[in-house]
Amino acid sequence: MDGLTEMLKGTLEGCVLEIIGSEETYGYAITRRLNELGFADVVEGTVYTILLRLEKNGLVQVTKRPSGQGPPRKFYALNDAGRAELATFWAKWEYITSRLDKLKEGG
Amino acid sequence: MDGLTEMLKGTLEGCVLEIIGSEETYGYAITRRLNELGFADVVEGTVYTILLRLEKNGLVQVTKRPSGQGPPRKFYALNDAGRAELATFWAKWEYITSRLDKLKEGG
DNA sequence: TTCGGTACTCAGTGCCACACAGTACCACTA
DNA sequence: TAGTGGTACTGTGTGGCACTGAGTACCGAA
Repeated sequence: MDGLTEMLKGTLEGCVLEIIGSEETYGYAITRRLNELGFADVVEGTVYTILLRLEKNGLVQVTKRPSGQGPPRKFYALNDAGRAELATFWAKWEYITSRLDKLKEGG
Repeated sequence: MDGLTEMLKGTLEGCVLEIIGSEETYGYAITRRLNELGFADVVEGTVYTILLRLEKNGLVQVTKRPSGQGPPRKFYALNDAGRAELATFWAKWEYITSRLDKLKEGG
């Protein structure tokens, strides 16, 4: 699926939050996970900018660990602010989807 | 609901396409319709920039008609390209929502 | 020793919603 | 007849976000 970029604005960050929330993980693995999920065109660069933003905004706790197969990995876990942000994200998502459903059905 | 801006990127244009597709209408009325639907914070300026973009991209047919209660209205109707774009929008929307559902349920 | 996979960084681009100020037409009213 | 408020469109500028692309670096296997 092409041309999703604009529609992913704000959403992709939520996806990353959700992935981190379900398991402490790192950028490269998050990218693979997103690709697996069907966000096939998402590349490392995109995910890393999101991760740096999350870190800057104080939503995650970061731990650096050696990798064994490459440079050290930066593992990300949600802190309280991150969990709150994730909840807000899903609330917004539900809000928007409900409006869109209504619109689609001629409401 | 606050802070929806980023998540509306790309989506709001689709909403406008859908509204125009269901009935030939004009900017001011589209804004009211969006407000009614729950997009409470969407203002005229936002809708007009979308309409100008749709026009520029050749997705709509525009007809100017006197109003009786203010300046003349610019009525918008979808042309073939617009209908195709609308179909594409809903396809993308469905694609993204299905991925998000999958993610949410731990898929 | 070169290649490919793993792993992160950073500067820059383009698009979109949105803010904000302006123009203009009309009806009502004091 | 000046003022107010609702209707209706235009245009410039801003900020945020996904994305690009080039760079750095580590490792194992061919």
